[in-house]
Amino acid sequence: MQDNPSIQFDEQRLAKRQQLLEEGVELYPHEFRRSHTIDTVREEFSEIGHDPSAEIISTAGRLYGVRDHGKTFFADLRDETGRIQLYIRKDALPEGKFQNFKNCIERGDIIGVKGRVFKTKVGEISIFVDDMTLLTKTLCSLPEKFHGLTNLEKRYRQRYLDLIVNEDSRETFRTRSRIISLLRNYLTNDGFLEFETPTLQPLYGGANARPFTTFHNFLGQKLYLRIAPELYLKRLIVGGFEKVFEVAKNFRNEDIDTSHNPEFSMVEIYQAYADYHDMMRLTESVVSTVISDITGGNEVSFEDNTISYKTPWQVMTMENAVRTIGGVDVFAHDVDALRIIGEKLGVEGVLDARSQREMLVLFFETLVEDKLIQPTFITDFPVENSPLAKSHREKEGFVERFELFIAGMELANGFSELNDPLDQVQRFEAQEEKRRLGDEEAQMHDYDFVNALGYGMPPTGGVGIGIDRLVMLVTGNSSIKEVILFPSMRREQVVQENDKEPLPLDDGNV
RNA sequence: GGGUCUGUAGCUUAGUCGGUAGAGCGGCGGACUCUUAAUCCGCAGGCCAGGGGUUCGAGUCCCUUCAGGCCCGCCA
Repeated sequence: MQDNPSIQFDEQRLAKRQQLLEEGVELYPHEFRRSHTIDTVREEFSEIGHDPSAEIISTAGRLYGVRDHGKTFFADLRDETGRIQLYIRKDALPEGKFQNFKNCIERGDIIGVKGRVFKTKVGEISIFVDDMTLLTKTLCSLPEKFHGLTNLEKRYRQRYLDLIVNEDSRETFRTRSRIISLLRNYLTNDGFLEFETPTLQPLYGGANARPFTTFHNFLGQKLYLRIAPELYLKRLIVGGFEKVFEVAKNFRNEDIDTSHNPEFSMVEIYQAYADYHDMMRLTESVVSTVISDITGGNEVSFEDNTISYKTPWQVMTMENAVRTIGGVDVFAHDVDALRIIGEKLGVEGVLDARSQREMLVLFFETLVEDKLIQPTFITDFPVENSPLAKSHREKEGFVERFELFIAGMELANGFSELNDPLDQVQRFEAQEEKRRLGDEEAQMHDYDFVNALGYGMPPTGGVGIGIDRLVMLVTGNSSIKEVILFPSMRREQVVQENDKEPLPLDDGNV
């Protein structure tokens, strides 16, 4: 066991484990009944004085600080609900238990205690321990008590350890869990039904992205991990469900950085008889409700900015945003002139762009996106970039689409859903053409989906909201790795003790 | 993919011009019955991320591999 360099067990802890075993102590008992969690001890005994309570309580948790005073100890015990101090006296414990504790129980171990509650001289609510039980012997030693664990790589790879020692991190993930519950509650209270659609898909679609591929042995067929649930959720609208959503994990085979993880979470929402204006209102309402429920207000600081989520949020067409924020009136110039302007302003890709509408998107991405700090809906996108969105009812060459930007990040993307099957066929064909020209992110032609539209999908509005980014905004974390429990990391190579050569990495069977 | 910075004990880290790797916490031993980063005395713990080179001598300089952070590009 100790020859394996991947195992981080501490020799001294192993020795204590052995000593406990020899003394007949059960290292990993099966259960412990608590009369109180730590927060309920604090609530119930908030008025207790220096004399210990008559009531004997039992509670359990992990030991943190242990302060040795010879014949007494003070120790910090923590469970999910909080921290409380233990007061442990040699003369109060059953015969032998104190020595046992002193020799073999340490920081990081999980114990159960029985005792009476009192307040110490300096006024801290504590448990006067009458008996204690080892519940789990810990073999790995904890990071130090003061600086804790700060190494980012270790925090991400060993998240359990991060959660044990960093309260901030626990709080972030508690908030993440609450946000997802709030999203669900909001939508289900509003009459939406939650569904699960395939993660393994024979065709991928619903977004422009490179997929992960896998293989199903029985079907003898290549499958893709979904890049979006969109096309399946719209099939549900065709089938007659009118308000649907899915909290979906999506997979995109792309680079990793502070705002992208290869697997990420979105909530996608579709509503029959609604359009993109309705979905903007829904998005605004859902997100601002989450903000106020979590923070109790409507302002949250993020990086160097204070973001105000006070509704209504600003709405601008992309054309207008490029004109007023980027300073370029795209439709006042021809493509040649736009190339010159774009070059001068450092807009990437202008030499390849062939239309004003393509230029618009390029100018928007370079000149506007990262300036959209306060919540802003950008509307009316060129048709070429939006193969699943319905043509604009007034503007030729545009679709009824919006994206929500906050702190320069795209948080949501929605549109009036394209439901004209022939138009959809043409859009897919245009995507196919892009694929033939080498665009790996262009969408696949999904014939079953167009057949579904052939049976008739009512006018529908849809939106996807990025959950990870929402959590970043709410918790003030500027890295997506801080809000994903187990972010994607490159595998560490295991070095064999005897030859120091890295072991060959198994590629798996796919 | 490009640039840049980082990797020293379980954790947090110091290490100057290249000259025996130092501390705090944690651990172990000892003292201590109201402490809370408890305190006091003593001890152990390091192939300085891996490999190669320069040098009498490398944690330090050079090359390279691995992993990570940050910035840019692409995607949400």
